[in-house]
Amino acid sequence: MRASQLFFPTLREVPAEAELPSHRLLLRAGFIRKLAAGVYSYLPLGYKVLKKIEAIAREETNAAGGQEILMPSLQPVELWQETGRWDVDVLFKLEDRSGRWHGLGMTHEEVVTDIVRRDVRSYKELPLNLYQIQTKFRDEPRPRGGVIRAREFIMLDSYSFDRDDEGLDLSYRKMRRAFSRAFARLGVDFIIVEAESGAIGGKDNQEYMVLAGSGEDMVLRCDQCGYAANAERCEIADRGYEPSDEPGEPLDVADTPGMKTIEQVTGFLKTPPKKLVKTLIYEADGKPIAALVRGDRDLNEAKMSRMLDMDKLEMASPEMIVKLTGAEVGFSGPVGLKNVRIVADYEIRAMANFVTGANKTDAHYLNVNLDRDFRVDGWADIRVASDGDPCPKCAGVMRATRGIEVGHIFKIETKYSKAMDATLLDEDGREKHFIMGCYGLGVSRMLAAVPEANHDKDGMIWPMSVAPFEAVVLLLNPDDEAQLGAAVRVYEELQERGVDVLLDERDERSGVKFKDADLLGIPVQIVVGRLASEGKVEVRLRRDKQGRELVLDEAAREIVSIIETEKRRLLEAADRVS
RNA sequence: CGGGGCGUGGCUCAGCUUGGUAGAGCGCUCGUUUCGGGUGCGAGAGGUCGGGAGUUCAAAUCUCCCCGCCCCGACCA
Repeated sequence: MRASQLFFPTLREVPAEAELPSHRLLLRAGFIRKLAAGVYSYLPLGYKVLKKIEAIAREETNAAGGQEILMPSLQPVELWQETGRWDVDVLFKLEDRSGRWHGLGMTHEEVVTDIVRRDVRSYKELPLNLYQIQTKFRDEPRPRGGVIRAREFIMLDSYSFDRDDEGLDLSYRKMRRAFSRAFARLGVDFIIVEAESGAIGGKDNQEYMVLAGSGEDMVLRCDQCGYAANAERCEIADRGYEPSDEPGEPLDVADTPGMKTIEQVTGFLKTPPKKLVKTLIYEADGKPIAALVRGDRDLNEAKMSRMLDMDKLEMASPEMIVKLTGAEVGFSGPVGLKNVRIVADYEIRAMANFVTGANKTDAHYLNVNLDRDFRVDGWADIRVASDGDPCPKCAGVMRATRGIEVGHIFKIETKYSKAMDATLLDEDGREKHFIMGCYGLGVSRMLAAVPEANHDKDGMIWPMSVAPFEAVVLLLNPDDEAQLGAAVRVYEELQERGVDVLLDERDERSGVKFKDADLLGIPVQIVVGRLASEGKVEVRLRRDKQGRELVLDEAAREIVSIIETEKRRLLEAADRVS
């Protein structure tokens, strides 16, 4: 490809809308353009990278036994009603001219289960893994980061069908390996973490995280045993929370007019948040329950509902709180609280002389102590994990890092097959529900995650496997015949050897070409300049820009060798993870 | 959905407080110059000031309503 023919509108200035490095760079390099919030066009270079990402995801899924299909985006309301997911608020819904409602596919459990229940009858046809790479729609409450969290995006979604748990285990392991290999080939550092399944359902599920400081998700990793989990899922060991030996001070009351939040109370009383106990009133299946966590911690609602073994857990209404505690929201506390079950986080056990709401508007208790002033009905791990928490699997300590979720795999078991009554006839002659797994890989999100994890001040740095071009020939002065001849020769020789190469022969200053080449992040740069008159060119990697001179006769061969080495390195990385 | 901010040429932004001729830089076009890190010089094109209503002799500027976009939070299948 010749740069003069290529549509890649690069921007010198950063569009005001972009915050994340990857978003800014994708816009500046002319890879994507926004049409509306969370809705993007992929321009030639962005689309080219996207297709390379897709191809790798497809290859690995095929190798794991997946069969590619393509399901509709437009899906009738009845299908969604079968599983109750019509009420999901991120589902895009639309009405047709005759008043029928449709959902735009966000994931395709319903459709694929419908396909399978119609045409798969026998255990002999299992296991089955069907997948697609397709545009998905989600009415995100808040799109952000360009294509990181979009409302229309491209995902590979795969679904496995087995007759028993052993089969599911095997299918799951195969797909986990396939995705691991794919991400390794995409040249990113990633970790697999335990995760929350959300409303997809099922118990076992794991996420693939690309480590990046700007990631939306907080991930905890044990520095000893390697346990890793999304903070929203991460368990915390009940360890190191011995009762305090601090002598108990007498219980006291402080006036705290209008001080409702932790921040206000700590500021007003000049007490650190660690000395506060937050009391959160919930309603679980109609019954009130009080949850206690340290003032600087967050309650983990998922852990709460799991512990209570209830699906429906809601913050109590302000009216309910007034009725129960006798005080407005913001002044609840465990002392003197009646007819409410009190559940406390393990960590509270190590606290003494702490501050709580006084169950009286505009007042807080000081020097509250366990047992003396109130009783806890149950101890549990109910807070969101954070840096420094004890590992649940070993004696280690967990460290927090940020990550971008680029894949999520689930054992959904019979959640959908039961809801949709999808059954097979097993060997014993009995009807059974399919045991399912589902596996999602964010294709368009990877377009951003790769440069998010791999860029410098000058632009993106693409791995060889998905780079928009493998090499770029910078013809610095097209009017210089020696340079023109050398550049065209290298360009053509590389093409003959199957290299995906760009020739920048634009009538531009050399500075523009260097800047654009860096911005685009093409891994190998071949600079054809003054040295051309001596029959030499300079080759360098975008990564480090360490240049080396090559004589023209050997240039193409050397460059091919560099490219092959890079490709091999990525494939070897894939072999290592699997 | 709650809080905050923004909307003026393709891009980044000034002008708005205190109403009166719509600006700069970059980009773009033409000429010229230069040719290994977004050249120098000259000329030029390009704007319903997000939309609507109102106040006023007069609105980018003041008032109201609506729309869009961004950030923080909630949420995130």
